Amino acid sequence: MARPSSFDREDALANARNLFWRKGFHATSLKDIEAALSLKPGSIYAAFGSKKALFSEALTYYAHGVAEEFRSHMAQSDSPLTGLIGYVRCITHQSENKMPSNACMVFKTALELANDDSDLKELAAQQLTGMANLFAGAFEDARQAGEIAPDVDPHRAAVKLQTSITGLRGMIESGLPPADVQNLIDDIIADMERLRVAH
Amino acid sequence: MARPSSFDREDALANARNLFWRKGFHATSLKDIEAALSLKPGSIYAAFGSKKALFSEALTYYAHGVAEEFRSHMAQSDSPLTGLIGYVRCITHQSENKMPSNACMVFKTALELANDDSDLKELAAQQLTGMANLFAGAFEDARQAGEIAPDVDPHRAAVKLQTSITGLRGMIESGLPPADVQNLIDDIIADMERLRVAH
DNA sequence: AGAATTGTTGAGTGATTGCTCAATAACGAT
DNA sequence: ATCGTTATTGAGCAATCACTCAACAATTCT
Repeated sequence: MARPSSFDREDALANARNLFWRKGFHATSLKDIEAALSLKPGSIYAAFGSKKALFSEALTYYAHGVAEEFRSHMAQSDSPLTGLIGYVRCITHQSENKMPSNACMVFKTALELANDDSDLKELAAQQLTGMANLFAGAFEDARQAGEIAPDVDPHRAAVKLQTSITGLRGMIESGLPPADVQNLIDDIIADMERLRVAH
Repeated sequence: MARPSSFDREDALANARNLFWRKGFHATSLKDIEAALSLKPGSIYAAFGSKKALFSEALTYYAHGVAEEFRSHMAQSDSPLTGLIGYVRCITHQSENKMPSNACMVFKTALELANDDSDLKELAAQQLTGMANLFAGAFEDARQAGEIAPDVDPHRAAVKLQTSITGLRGMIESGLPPADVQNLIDDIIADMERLRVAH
């Protein structure tokens, strides 16, 4: 055979994701990437093809991570709606930990690249839809379980939740004071509690 | 005296605002700016100082425009809460017209430059606060007028509305289908109607 | 008309951009 | 140990980046 790779591709991808997540696509240079991945340009291009292709893989890696985290969170929740509400409540804890950014990387990408002709914006839009579908599934489960009123449209509730979360996380990233953040979370949760069927 | 400027500074600023609003800071090159303003680099630097300084002026120009539009909208409304609700409803019409972007330029900037050490991110945060204060004033007016319950916190309601609007406009920019957009707007308005004092 | 002052021009600055490639190194197979 | 294959290296590419400045043009004042 031949010489094997000396670096772990997934580690490199995680580092690229964190870098792009923090700085965005245009503000990240290849020098930045070389430093973050501890790789020379040749190796980067051999492994990923181009800056755009690397970003594309990093964004997909991010989206898969978020989806996996969401599924794991829901799996250990007592019920679908309780799980969804707990997921919103967790956003504060995430913003305390040192994440590359408080904002959602997919949402940041969609906004930054909305006017580029690159296909990255379509990838972002598609992954935004994927995440909404995950939420919609959970709302559908909540409805099947009789946790929320049967006339609640799961897709509609999902899009609203997604908009609330991306908006909230964007505001946190923009420097919204913690007290306002907490009020916002409480308001979002109150909106979700309102879906509950009377008991 | 001396030779007067041959271009209108405010026109140039409006063009710069539209360009930056559409493409963001990093993706906009000076060639783009020269083309959009029909100005040579020397004139641009004589008039504005630097790319960052021009962006700063363009962002402030944007924020003033939005504030002015909001005040004008509120002035011709029957009541504060009705005005606020009408403002939300207008977002759809704005997205039909050909704006540089459906997203809020201040919000886009806050997200794009959150990790730069430039002072542009502080300007964006500050203008985000300014807009929230405008909303808060309107909610305060609604409370004084007895339109909403006296225990409603105007600042809290303002931050929530701002988050809803920036989130909604970001989702529109990300390609959210019009039917979902309409549902989102109806949901935001329903949340606001809930503040109304029972009658 | 001439002097003084300021705006406009655009070629050109050094630095940085995303990216390439010939040389070299490191492995598995024989 | 040698060969074949593939990974790594890093100097360096053309293009573009934000920006400058000396020459020129246009205006007001005297």
